[in-house]
Amino acid sequence: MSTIDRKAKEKEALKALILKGAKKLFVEKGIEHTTIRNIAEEINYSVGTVYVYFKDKNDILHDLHTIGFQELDSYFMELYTIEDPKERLKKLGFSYIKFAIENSEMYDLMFNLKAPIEFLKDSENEDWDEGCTAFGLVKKTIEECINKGYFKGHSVEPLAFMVWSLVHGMCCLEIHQRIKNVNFTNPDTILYDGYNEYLKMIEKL
Amino acid sequence: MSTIDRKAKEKEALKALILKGAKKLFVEKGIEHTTIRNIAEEINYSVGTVYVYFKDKNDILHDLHTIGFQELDSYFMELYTIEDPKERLKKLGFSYIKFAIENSEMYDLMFNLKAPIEFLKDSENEDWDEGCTAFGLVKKTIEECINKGYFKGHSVEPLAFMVWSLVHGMCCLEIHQRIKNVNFTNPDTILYDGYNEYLKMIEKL
DNA sequence: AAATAAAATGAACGCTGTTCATTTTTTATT
DNA sequence: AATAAAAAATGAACAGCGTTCATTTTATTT
Repeated sequence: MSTIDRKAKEKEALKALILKGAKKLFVEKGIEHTTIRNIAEEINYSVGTVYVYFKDKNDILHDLHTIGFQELDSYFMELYTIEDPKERLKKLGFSYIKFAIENSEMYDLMFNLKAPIEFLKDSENEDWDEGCTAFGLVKKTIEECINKGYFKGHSVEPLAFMVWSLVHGMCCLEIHQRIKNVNFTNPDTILYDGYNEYLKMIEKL
Repeated sequence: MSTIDRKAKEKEALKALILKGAKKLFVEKGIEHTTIRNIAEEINYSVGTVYVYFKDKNDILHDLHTIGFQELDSYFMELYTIEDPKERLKKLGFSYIKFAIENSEMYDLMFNLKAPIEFLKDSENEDWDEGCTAFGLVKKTIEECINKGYFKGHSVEPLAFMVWSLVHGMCCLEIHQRIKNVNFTNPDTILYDGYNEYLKMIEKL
């Protein structure tokens, strides 16, 4: 059965190659300017081959969105060593924003674009597992905070949702270029300033 | 010169007709599924005519985004009668969210899509006037709050940015269907719950 | 009624995502 | 090693996209 095993591995390898090429082009010239033909050309395969390994463009985008969450996880790695949950929550916001700024195209795909969600609708498992896991981290951290006596009068989920929305909103305004086109006094530091407001807010809750 | 005047008015009327048709289709089937051909057909004109009145699709999208801000303004109307700035800030968040939920396609165009911003880059005036005005309202309200003694230790712009991001983030997660696909205990009320957290937060600042 | 100006048109261009009959390559069998 | 069967890769073709522009139609002026 070694042939079958090897075949399976080769299929996986080519699938990964397509995704790698797709991601390279996405980062280089944006998702909306990347075509299936571009991807095929990038890895020296024909258009048809791409469709042998992926159902459609949403399929590629969904797989890439999953890879994005793995990369986001790597940004979160350093958080796991932080004992104090409140401190961890603060740093979580920082890592989240850092990821969004350094990987804006991937971030948009993960949290804004319709493609990954539309792919879910067509598949068997309609749950957004990646989002659940990531949001679970926020919820767990806030839960620990509440258990430690912080955030009196707040519930876990609504507060977690608010915190998530807060950093997500800042990232969106930035990557969609709504900041630099509004007359901020300090447009270059507004993200940093906003994050500091986030820190102050956490202290006051 | 009455002919020239009439001609000018007719040009404006047809331009408005195109925008009206475009908006109808946008709301009906989404921006990404609306084509120039669709719009032309909707108002019984040819494709070429649309290009006589608009430079390109971004031009249409930019004009429509401006209309969106006018509609947002109508949601804000009731706020102007509220004396207390803190109360006004609370209601501002509510009206903002209400607009986003009831006009999700327009909201996306106004605050997320690249088209209106890209159109600005190609035009003479690169400023995002609509965004400046809307954000100015948030800044003014928060400034009044600070002048009244609220929000001690906070600066106007960073706080305004944080508040904007907070409500914007909630709206984005909702309209991009990132909420109902995450296992919230109460997905139907989470927006409402999140808004309540926003109210609590304002009280604590 | 003829000449001029303005407005509207739709075929055509180079793209896009997607399909599928055909060809090429690989594997299994004799 | 030659042949048959299976698997993988291909790229031409399709319908639809935004956009252009020479041509036709309509409106205005002379």
